[in-house]
Amino acid sequence: MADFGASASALELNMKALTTQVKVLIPLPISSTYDYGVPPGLQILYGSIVRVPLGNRTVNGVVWAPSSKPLPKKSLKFIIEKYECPPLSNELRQLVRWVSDYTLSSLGSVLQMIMRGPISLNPLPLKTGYQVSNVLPNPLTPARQRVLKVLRETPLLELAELSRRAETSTAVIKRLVAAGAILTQKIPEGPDGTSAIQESSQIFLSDQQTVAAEQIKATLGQGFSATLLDGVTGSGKTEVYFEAIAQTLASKLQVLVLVPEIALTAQWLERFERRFSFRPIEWHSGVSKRIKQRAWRNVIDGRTSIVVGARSALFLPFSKLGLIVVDEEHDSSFKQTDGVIYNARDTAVVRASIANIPIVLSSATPSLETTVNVERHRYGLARLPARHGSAVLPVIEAIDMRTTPLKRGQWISDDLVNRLVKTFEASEQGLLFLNRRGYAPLTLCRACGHRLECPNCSTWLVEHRLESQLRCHYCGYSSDLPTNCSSCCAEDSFAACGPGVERLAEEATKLFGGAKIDIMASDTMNSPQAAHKLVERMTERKIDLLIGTQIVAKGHHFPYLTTIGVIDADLGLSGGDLRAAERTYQLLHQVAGRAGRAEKPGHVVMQTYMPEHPIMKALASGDRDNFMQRETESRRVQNMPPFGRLAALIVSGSSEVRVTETAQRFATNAPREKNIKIFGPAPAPLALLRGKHRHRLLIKTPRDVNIQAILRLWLENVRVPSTVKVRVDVDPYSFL
DNA sequence: AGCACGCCGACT
DNA sequence: GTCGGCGTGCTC
Repeated sequence: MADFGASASALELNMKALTTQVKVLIPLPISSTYDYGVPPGLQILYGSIVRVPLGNRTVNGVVWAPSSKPLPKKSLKFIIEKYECPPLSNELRQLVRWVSDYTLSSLGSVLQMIMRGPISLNPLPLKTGYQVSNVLPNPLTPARQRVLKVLRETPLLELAELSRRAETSTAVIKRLVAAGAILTQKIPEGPDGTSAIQESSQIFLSDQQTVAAEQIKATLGQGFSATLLDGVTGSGKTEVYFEAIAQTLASKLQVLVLVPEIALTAQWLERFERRFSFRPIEWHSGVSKRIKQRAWRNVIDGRTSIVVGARSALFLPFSKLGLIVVDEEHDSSFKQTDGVIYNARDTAVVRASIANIPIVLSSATPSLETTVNVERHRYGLARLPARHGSAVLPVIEAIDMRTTPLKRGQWISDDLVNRLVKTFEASEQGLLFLNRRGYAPLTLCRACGHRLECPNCSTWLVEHRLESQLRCHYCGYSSDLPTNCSSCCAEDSFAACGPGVERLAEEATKLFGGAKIDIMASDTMNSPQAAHKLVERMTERKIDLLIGTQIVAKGHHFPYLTTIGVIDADLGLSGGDLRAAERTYQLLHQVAGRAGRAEKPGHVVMQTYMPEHPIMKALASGDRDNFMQRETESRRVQNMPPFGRLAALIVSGSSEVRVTETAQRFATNAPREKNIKIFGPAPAPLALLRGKHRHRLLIKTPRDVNIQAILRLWLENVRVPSTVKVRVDVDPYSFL
């Protein structure tokens, strides 16, 4: 069962304080707690969730600490009620404190990540379960027979599950109830399917998978440890950590699996269900309110044994967490960029450490930070060097676009065209990778050179020809295509510059007339179902050529895909991003990993203007470790993370003058120690975003310096007008 | 995050 | 005169 309280000794020590007056933390952007009186007779524990008056309204809060100094009587208000809900665990409250300290956000806004949104503070309502009676329905139709058969095997099923298993509509079931052949009964929420797991004898692991699985299983129940599961694409990392999950579930502990994309959860769930015969709880922005409410409560009550979700799942109130898995740990979408700015992968390691449990980080292209942690022996390492079964790694070839220039309006080189033609002739599939949505990234007026820009952001509007719209990819602004230039009034003078996936599809259609071509981008398939359908059509070979953005790189398995063309391998390398090289390598490696996953060998063609770049060489030779070592060295000599510390101050507001003034004030009041470097202020990479002007300052310190302490002092000493917002991004990803 | 309070411009 | 815009500050 769930852990319903703090440790006994802590409880006794503060029993007195907890019966009279307590500090309550409220999930609002407030750093301090407020004191409230405890009504006589109310049993309060640390972490108890209570309703308290605040101003002229009531809000929920969490009992945080005993009260230290009594307030004057008249300002003290009393707790209104305590919810019938287990208290937030010690571990979770420690995590809130840690995240708040590390990210310099208020305690209350971190608590918000646990408490906001659809949660269930009162016990879940009873559900209706269905059961057979001794009355037989007349007529006994096949559908009715199926329902009764299912119910005899598994009594007390819920309506949805019963209709799913009996493959009939709910109307059939309701009529059976009306006829008295089925009885209904109110039943409490039960545990998920974990107890029914039968150890299947059909789990075939390769020798190296078995070794890796045993290594990870050995860390279970041994307190905190972090292990990198490093295996090439297709080596079967999931099956390996499934073994650790199986053992954790068997010891009645909860498991959290973090995945970077919600599009990946569906595929992950299928694999899980095949292995364990039940579905874990899903937690991400696409899950409905109702389901989230139930999920949250089932997690805190300890009825849910496993959750798979996006980064926000990290803040679910697990009561007996036994293992965390971070899949694709290198993925940059674990970095939260708005609200409380945190990295879910790093924070997951902290949660594991606080909970004193193991964590597994899985990737084919581990992040530099994780690699360094392995070198420092802070993380363990389990490796899967070979692909599973007979599949071999694809051949990767860089073609020098300087020696084979493209014609105007052409983006696919002749080499690549020839290779694709051969692929289609062999009834195999091709993939063109271009990390740019829409038709063209820039539209300009031929007459006056005017560029179509977003009115709210300093970005170009992207033409989406399929919807005949111009769109901003940062704020969601969209408009129809204008016919006249707003600057010089010339008519029909707009020219599309550069390719997006739509334009590439246009070119491919001209080149490969008979081929079936489809586009896969985040905007062409916005639901997990749409993604699923596209993957299915690909698997059934109803598509010859898939043209996609980075979304194709993630996790999908296409058995007949043998040729991949990377249209612009250099695309991710421009711009001042600390991790640009690392990230480009990871992305291209993942894209390449889509080819030749079954028995057919794959071939990857990278179109590049810098074939001598270490990334291209590393990809072509398959020498990841050497490349990562070079990257590590370059970070070390520059004292960049993880060898130094970095934080960004983002000053934003609608008034440009006030923003620049404030940013300047931060520069004048910057800490002046010799080992601390300040860069900026400078306009942020998107100087105007959603109508807000943004300036950035960057602070860099050695690794042994407490950067948070310095930031706190700095922030205290600069007056910020209320119209200007200052946000701190510790460990920022972009460097400009 | 809300909500009130207070200070300015615009209108029945 | 008062209605309402938003900038400012507080909530135990």
